Amino acid sequence: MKYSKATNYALHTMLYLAVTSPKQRVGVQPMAEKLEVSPTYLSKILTQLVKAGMIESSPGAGGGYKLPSNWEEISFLDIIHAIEGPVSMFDGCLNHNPGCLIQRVMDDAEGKMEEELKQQKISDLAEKAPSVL
Amino acid sequence: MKYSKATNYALHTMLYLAVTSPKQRVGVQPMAEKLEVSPTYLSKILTQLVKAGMIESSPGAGGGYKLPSNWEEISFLDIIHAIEGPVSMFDGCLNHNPGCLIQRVMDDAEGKMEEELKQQKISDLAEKAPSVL
DNA sequence: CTATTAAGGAGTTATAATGTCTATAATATA
DNA sequence: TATATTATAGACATTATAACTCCTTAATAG
Repeated sequence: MKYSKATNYALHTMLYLAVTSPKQRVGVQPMAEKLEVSPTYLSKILTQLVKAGMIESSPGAGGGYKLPSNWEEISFLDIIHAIEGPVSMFDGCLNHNPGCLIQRVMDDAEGKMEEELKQQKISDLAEKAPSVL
Repeated sequence: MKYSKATNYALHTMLYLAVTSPKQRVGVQPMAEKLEVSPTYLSKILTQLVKAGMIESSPGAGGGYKLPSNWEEISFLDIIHAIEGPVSMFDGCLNHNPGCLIQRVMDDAEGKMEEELKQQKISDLAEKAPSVL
């Protein structure tokens, strides 16, 4: 019951981009250095973010990653879903019981958390603490 | 980012005890059958619940498990913590930064979920649907 | 004393997360 | 056009954790 490191890296990368260069492109290396991860591994995570529309990429010399035009709307929940997938944290319906009350309680609780994560935008954080990653 | 099966079994066991026998003792076998788990594995989980004070046990013939006197106060959160431990879902403080804003957001969101899970008591569920497990 | 039941330890298996290596594709610049 | 640079992709290796089994020990009722 823990969020993966990949999610952690994804969130930090998004904040990095929001702080340092909302418009300019950045390659993997500087970010991997900052986060102390191998560039190849971070690359995998960034590709996932691209596919989910969280960032945009361009190959070749002078290429790299940048935030999309709607970046100020991107929430924590968006990023987390991009990495962890949209699945429920709890699939506990034993006995093949579709109306499982335990499942309902767990889903409700997860909903509360997601509500909060949806309201928290990366852009807010970037404003609040430009220097802190 | 998923709750373990162990947590799933623990919740169902607690509900089982709350529904079928708030006072009478029950052995592992009937519960393991109902949940379609091996008795030995369920036994491990039950031992964890005993140590956390969620249930009481007595060995020997006629022994088994039963709910404690304060069972109506036991919440989902109590049970989950008994199995998953009390640790945070997110430890994302890279760069050894103690004031990490991402960590704060994640902790806040987790707090919302825990708030909900703390309010949900097993006893409520037992009343609502005595027959459904 | 014996049957019954929980507790504990050590180990195995399965699955997922984490990370690496290599090759390929696309782009800018000289 | 040629070359350097950068992202993408697939296969693979490693590690960590969950899930589960087996065997032994301890406690209790009858």
